[in-house]
Amino acid sequence: MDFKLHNTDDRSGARTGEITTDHGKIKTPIFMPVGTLGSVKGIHQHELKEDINAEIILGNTYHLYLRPGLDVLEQAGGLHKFNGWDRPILTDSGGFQVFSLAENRKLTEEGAMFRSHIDGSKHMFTPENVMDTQRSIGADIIMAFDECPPGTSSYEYAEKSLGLTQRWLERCVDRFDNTKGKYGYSQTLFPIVQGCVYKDLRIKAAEHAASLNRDGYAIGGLAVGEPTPDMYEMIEVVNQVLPENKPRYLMGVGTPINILEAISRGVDMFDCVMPTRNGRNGMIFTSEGTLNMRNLKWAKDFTPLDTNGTSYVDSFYSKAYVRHLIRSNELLGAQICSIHNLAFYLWLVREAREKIDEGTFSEWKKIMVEKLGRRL
RNA sequence: GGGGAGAUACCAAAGUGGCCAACUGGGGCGGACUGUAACUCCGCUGACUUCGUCUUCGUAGGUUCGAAUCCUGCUCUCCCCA
Repeated sequence: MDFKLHNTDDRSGARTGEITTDHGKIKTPIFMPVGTLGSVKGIHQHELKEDINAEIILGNTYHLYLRPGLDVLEQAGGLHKFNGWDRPILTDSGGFQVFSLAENRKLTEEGAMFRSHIDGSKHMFTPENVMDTQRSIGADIIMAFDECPPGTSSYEYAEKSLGLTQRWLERCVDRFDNTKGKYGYSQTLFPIVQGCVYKDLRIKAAEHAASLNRDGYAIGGLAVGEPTPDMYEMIEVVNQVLPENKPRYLMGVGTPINILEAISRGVDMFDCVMPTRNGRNGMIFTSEGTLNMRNLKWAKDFTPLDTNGTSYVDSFYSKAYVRHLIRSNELLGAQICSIHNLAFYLWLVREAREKIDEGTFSEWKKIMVEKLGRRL
């Protein structure tokens, strides 16, 4: 994997760049749709390419390991072949499941023992076997196995947790560097910087990660219950330490506003379930603010879903029709809103790139943040 | 014509003397959702001058300290037999 930094904004930390992988290039800043189980929920691969313009999507190690399982993925020739997505893929390691499925796992120095949420069977995830699993899945960018502690963790716990994450990271690097990709193209490993909302822990974590000299770095453990200003501060702190010439990936974030704020603090990559999950639940994001498509006020609004939207669903379907679909629990409603939201997120980062290159990012961001916060 | 069952809030459906302004679904309205156990979850849903008051359980009376619940008349609905 290669990263070229293009332009940096004078008045903020925002920058544009380009990542090159064996499955193609990615312009940064970028938003990556989440496809946990090898599918971006409700979205065809051709829609991801043609309507949404996704350049890279995510998969999840924990979920893909449980279903369909590594034997299937290996026989398929890796996830790209299995799901027909020939552009880059990034897999999360299962570290987030350490957080989200906390009730179903036990942490030890060795790793995390998960009780499957599907059938209750036990599965030990270690830094080593998570690397192996991600080799089998075959993502272009794979993530270190970490503990994602809650945003409300005490300093004491955060420090202890970070220690574990750092030891795991070294084991991940070790294993990764001593194994090879299974399908003939190269993979790269991103460390994840933890440390909750504690500045000194974040700095320590970022320095440690940077010392491992990888192709890119992730900031994890944010948007998990801590106040938003704390999140922004941690991003700043970490990005002051991480090398400038490597991409920075803010994991799991976020709202359109979060993304602009993070871009202005030097983040290059994002992923979040929000556009798809909220879309399925009838909420859409637009450049003028958010809309709850269930609301009565759209019942007889036959204007296009989003006149400023860039995808075909925006001009083809009316608000009234989408409201009807969502309220009637029609699958098409969830699909339309998901396509719209993803297309909007990709538009947002595309626009941000343009503004950064033009040198007008800061002014544009200010106006956008105000508009994005509105509720229509 | 004979026999039987039943009428509860927008719908369905509990409740069969006080803990009932009335369980539970659905529907309606609103909200939440941030490396996806999520087409999910959470509120509200008789009225009002809302830590209280008023009017409700087909309808008109009655019994009782007290009735959606018991009794009588009426109206309507459904089922079975002819």
